[in-house]
Amino acid sequence: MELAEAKLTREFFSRNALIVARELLGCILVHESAEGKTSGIVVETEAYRGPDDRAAHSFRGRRTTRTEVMFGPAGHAYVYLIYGMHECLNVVVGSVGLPEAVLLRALEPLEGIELMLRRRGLHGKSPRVRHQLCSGPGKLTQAMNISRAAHYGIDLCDNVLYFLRGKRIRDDAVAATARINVDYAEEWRDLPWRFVVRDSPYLSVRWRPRA
DNA sequence: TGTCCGATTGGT
DNA sequence: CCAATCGGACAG
Repeated sequence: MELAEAKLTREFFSRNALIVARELLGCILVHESAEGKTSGIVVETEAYRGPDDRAAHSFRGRRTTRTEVMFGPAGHAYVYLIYGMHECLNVVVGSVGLPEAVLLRALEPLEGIELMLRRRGLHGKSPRVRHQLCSGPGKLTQAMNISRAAHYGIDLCDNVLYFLRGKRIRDDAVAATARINVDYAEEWRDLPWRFVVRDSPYLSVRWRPRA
C-alpha cells in the first residue's frame, strides 16, 4: 500500500511567519474543487508579521472585517481583493491574537494543468506559458479558483484547500529577498521576508543575485 | 458620505 | 510606462 503524503497540520502553521514562509517552499497546495483537482508546488512566499510590520494589513493591530481572520487560530485562509480585481491567498500563522500571515506568491503547476490553463484563458497557448500559469499571487488564485467568497476564513487543515508536505528544499536552494510592491512600508520595505526557490522558472519576479 | 489608494496584472 | 477596477480605511 502506498503511503499517503502527509497533510500539513495546525502545528506546522502555529509558528512565526518567517519560519512558515520558508518551510512552505516545496510543499504542495491542493484545491479539490467541483470542476476538478488542481495542485502546485509552492516556490515563492512572503511573510507579513502583524502589528510590527508596516507592510502588513494588520499593522498596529488593525482589526476589521477584512483582517479579522488573522486574529484567530493558525491554518486558516486570509483571502483579500487587491486593486479591485485580483484575489490573494494567505495562510494565517502564529498564535491566536497575533495577526501574522504568509502570502502565497507563486506555484509550480502540478495537477489539473489543463483546467488551470482554461481558467487563466491560456488554453491552446505555447507550452512555455506553463511557467507563467501561477507566477504571481493573483494568477495562482485565478488558476486554482480561489476567492474571498468561497474561501475567506476556511480551515486549510481540512479537505478542500490544503497543503501536502512535498519535498524538502535545501537552504542553499533558497533565496530571501525584499518583498514585492511594498515601497510604502518605510523601514520594513527592504527586509528579506520574501522566500523563493532560487532556480525555479515559476517565480513571479526573477530572483537576481547581487553584483 | 466622499476621497484616496493598493501585498497585481497585462498591454503599450 | 499606464490603465483597469472596487473594497477597505479613514476623514469629516
